[in-house]
Amino acid sequence: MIKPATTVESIANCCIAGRLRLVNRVVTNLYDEALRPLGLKLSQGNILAVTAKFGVVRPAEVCKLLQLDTSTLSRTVERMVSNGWLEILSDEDGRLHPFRLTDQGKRLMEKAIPAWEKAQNKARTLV
Amino acid sequence: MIKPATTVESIANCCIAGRLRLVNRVVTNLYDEALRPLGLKLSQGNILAVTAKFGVVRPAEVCKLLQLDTSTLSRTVERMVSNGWLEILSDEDGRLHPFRLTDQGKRLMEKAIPAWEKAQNKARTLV
DNA sequence: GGCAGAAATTTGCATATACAACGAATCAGG
DNA sequence: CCTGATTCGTTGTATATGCAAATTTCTGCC
Repeated sequence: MIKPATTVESIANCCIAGRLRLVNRVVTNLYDEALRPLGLKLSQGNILAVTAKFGVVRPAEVCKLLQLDTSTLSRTVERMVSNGWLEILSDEDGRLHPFRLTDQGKRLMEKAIPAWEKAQNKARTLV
Repeated sequence: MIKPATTVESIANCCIAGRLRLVNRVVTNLYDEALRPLGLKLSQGNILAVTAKFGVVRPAEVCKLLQLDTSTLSRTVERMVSNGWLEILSDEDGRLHPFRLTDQGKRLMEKAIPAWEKAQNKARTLV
């Protein structure tokens, strides 16, 4: 059994992560473009959608779901609160900072649906 | 023909870009972990490999190949030059800033191969 | 009650990413 | 030669991402 040598070429051409990142850039840009008129980026849109789905969520829960580092989520939520889309709730357990959509956040979610559909259809033709 | 309503749930669950980004985070972290002992991150490793493959490359060429914004590449190359892995060449056409691996960059590329293989094999079990 | 350890989140820091605007160099017509 | 358009790259600004360390709050044990 001949083991194929790992060459620089094979890394340049066959790296799973490299390809994934490339496709990720292309597809993310597609959605970001569609969402731009709403002032929303895909990364925040995903958090918006997950929050809308569950109603009230805890950071750790969202991080688990989206496989996001907690520090990343922390700062994105901060921005979304600044934008008036999310609001932090208080909890018996003082360690927890659950949050949910504001009314403005809900309206944004609704407005985002057609843009998302357009991007999703474009993405289907690529992926 | 019944058109399924686009709901918040479907966005949370079926967004191609959302899934892609999630997988991208997981897989990128896998490679970054494997490359960490070398002080190399996957994003820079991809540029290293492409440069190694072609010998001498122009920024615009690499951006086209990797679907990267030129401003992103510009700053990453800057860091890699600081690290002693890349060197900028001069060109007749003064607009061009082609670059290539330094000797240190070549040695890094060789050292990265086993780490990359390990990550690639792990990724295969996931993807 | 008080203290060690665990859990949830935030902060400090560095890199990755893209858009918009800018600057530099070349090229195409005249 | 000029000059306007084009091409190439860098800079300004903002968000995304993750690791490591700090912070806050809770839990369990004595």
